[in-house]
Amino acid sequence: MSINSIFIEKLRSSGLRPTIQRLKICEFLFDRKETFHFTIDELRKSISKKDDSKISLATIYNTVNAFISKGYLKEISLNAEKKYFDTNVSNHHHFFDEKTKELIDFHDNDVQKIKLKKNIPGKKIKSIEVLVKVTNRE
Amino acid sequence: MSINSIFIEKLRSSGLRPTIQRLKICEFLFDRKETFHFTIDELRKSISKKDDSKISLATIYNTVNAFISKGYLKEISLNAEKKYFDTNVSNHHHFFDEKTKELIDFHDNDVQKIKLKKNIPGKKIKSIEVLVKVTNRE
DNA sequence: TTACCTGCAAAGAGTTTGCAGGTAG
DNA sequence: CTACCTGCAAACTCTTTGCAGGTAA
Repeated sequence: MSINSIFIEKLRSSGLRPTIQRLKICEFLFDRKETFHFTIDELRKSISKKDDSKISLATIYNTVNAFISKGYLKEISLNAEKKYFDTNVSNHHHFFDEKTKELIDFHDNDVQKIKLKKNIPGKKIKSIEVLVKVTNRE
Repeated sequence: MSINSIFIEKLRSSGLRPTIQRLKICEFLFDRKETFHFTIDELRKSISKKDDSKISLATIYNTVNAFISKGYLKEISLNAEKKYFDTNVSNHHHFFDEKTKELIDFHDNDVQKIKLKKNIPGKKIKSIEVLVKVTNRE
């Protein structure tokens, strides 16, 4: 089974038609070993660099939003400058270099279990995520 | 010493002229017991509600940005929808209800010391913050 | 054939900025 | 008097949306 037919199946199974644009975006995002962090603009540039056919910005936005609502991507809680997305949709943590905008995953078990001593009555916890801001050593 | 002359001093000492607008914003933000979270729009609405003289939106943005660069306010790492600010500039953590947009502080010692088992060569840690997303119990 | 999708351009939301008139020191 | 500040409007950036033509099933 080719990588493409896996994506076709993935899209179909969630009610999304496997168009050329969506398949190209799937390949770009999901056909890799490491998880991938990106902004819309980085994604757009990278795709148009890879093969010079280009996908319109609106379609990229629409597709990323569709993938988020299907649970294939998630947005990272970072800052209000622009949206960052992550192909790793599990609960995990990030290092972020505010200067270089570099973003690095680290997994749930790279942090000692987080124990909250405070609770909020009437609220249920959905996720706990740690953001470690870093700079280059001098 | 009145609360106002404290703010006048605070502004002067950091090279900002104590204008009427800035003093009003100071009073609104810093003359309170609890730390305060806000968006620009909330701040604008609240101020114009309190006394019906209004401060222009540009001045509110400029003042908040000035206060951030002076270290009197900080931006909270949350999401890319809009900027959230915090009068508590120390390292601390937040609960965030994505539905109600409610934001609640919790302090460094409300969480068991966070121990990272992973490190990044060449990078120095500037801050470690935890974001706990919550929902209302059904 | 029909429902869905793409891509353009326009619209929206939030934020920043240029500039003329106003104010603190 | 001079440097700085305010407030307006315009500009900017990022994101969403309406719609006409195109495509998958």
